Amino acid sequence: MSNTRQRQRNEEIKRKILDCAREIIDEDGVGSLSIRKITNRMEYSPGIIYHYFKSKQDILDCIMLEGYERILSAIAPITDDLSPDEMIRISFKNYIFSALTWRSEWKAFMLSSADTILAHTSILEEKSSEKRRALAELCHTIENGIEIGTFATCDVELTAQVLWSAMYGLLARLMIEENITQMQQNKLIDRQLDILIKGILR
Amino acid sequence: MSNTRQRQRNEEIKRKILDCAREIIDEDGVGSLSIRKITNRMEYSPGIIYHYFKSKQDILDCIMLEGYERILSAIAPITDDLSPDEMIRISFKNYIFSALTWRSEWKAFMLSSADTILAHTSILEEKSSEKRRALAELCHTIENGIEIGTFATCDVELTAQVLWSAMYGLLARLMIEENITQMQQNKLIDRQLDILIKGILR
DNA sequence: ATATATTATTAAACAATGTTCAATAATTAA
DNA sequence: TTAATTATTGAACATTGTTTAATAATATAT
Repeated sequence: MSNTRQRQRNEEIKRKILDCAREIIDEDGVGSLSIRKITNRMEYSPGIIYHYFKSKQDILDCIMLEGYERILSAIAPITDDLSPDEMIRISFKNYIFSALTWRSEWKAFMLSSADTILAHTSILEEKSSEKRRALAELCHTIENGIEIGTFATCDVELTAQVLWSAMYGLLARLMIEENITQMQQNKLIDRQLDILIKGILR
Repeated sequence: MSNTRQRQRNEEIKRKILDCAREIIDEDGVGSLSIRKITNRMEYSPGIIYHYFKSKQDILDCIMLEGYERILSAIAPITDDLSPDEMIRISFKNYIFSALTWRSEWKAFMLSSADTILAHTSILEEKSSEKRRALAELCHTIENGIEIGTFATCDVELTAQVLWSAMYGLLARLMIEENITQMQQNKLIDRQLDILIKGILR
């Protein structure tokens, strides 16, 4: 497999498989994704999948990771001249709204097997580079807030992880409850951020 | 089906099915639960399941609900002469430690289909009576805290839901990360409770 | 106590699933 | 052009959830 054109075509088909799989998940949910549905849509035969992916789970893993990276990359606020508390508020809002936009990816992500979730969502063993970046930025913001006297001194890493877990809980809820009004959503998000930020003030 | 002995035997077999299913989940994980594994263990034939349950999902639903009710029923603190903030702290700790004790049920609960999670875990549409009770008690505690001036005035229902979501996020994380030390666990729990409680103080 | 109606259980079959493998077509390297 | 890789297929396998018609067991009524 040294040819470059061959390699490129290989990547194209991998992409095609992932895209078809994502389409199916979008339309009928994660639970109804099957190898044959993917290959029918591509007009290939079922066995071909295993030339490009190790297993169905492997496909799900890729979709999840891609989706998660996309969500995390949307965290950074547009303006950067913000106070630490505003920074945290806006970053998490970006995170949540971005995640809600890619709801189907996120659901696949949540509802897959425990091992996969562990590999990707774990806050300690960060496989996702975007997540490492996002968490590092959160730590940095907290440190800033401590320095200028807005936040109380604390174990920064621990605090960042706590904030992350708490927002994860809210997000999981918003994700699952599909028919919740925009207003209710905003009330929950704002109240949760109010409490968390007040909780780390000096 | 008017005979009482018949009815009782019916219940026994339903129990047996649920218990076998739970054993299998305990041993090999939710993903490897199958109708045939259940019936082999009971020395019955596969079809029999459908005399007692509507579907495999129906069995999972029952297991989840039972497990969840058990967890929630462990929330109430033993002593009741506590300040509101201590009350909240201890209740949530009970919740978390109880959930960690029944880890397998909780995982089944978390990793099942979205619809089932919605039905059971949703904070708005509470199917679980234990959950309604638990949430009502949390609201009551918050109201108490407001009355005696410990907590700031707020939308009590909204605040209760926010606290619940935040702790859910932490729990999900502790659930998934199996090899985390007891000390790390406690640090996370305590810090999260510190932040949340400080966040609702007056 | 016997006959009838209800309920419990089975065995076999179905369609769908993930996965494997030997055979074949297509493409690249020599 | 030949030899070697790589891509693709088609058929098969073992499992899965579920259904159904037939049969065994039990309860009800006469």
